[in-house]
Amino acid sequence: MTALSEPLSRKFYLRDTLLVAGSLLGKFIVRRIGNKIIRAMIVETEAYIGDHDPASHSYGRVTGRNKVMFGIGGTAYVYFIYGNHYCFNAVTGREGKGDAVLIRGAEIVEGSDTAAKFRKFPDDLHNLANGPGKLCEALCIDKSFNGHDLTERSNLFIAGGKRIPPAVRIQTPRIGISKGNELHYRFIISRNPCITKHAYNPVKQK
DNA sequence: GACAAGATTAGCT
DNA sequence: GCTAATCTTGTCT
Repeated sequence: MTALSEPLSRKFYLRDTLLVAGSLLGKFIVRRIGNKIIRAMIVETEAYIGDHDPASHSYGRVTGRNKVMFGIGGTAYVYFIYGNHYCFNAVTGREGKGDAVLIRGAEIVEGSDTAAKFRKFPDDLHNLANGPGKLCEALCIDKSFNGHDLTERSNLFIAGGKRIPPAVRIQTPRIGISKGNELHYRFIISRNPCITKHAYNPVKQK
């Protein structure tokens, strides 16, 4: 295994949440299923800050669902939404903060045939994981990974990847939320074909 | 126990 | 652009 396949350290996740959200662009999600490996480069993330962000699940108080978000940085937070989809987050910051980064989209760089098999609908390479629900489907991530440690080499972790120059990192308002729209906590790699729709023209978004 | 809302997606108009 | 599908969670009674 090369250095690229080493999991990111705990220290990486303990930094400021917005910094982590931006730094995760270009990193690789490594998913091992049996003897198959899927690697996906993260191209789109969103930050959720517990203490002042009304859109965050951890806004307010600790409940059964959001308690994982209050764990230590480097933990996976997976939840089920709309009766159909899972969303995959990486918890950031220290224990008790309630911060996390939602992984919204990724580009499959290895094992795309395996990933395609997990998708309910056939799709081309660039549409396999361009959205939080689709990403979890393609990487076969479900609730069993809620609370999973992402800093250890296992069936699921995030590894170091390309360094993305600040010039192609764009910060925009988040998508699909009804509260906290004014916070520009969404990070994308400019002009990447695997980001969700409307992403090419962030200026036009409300 | 009942009810409404939700960090989505695909398909149809 | 609009809506159904579908179910977990939190809140209220």
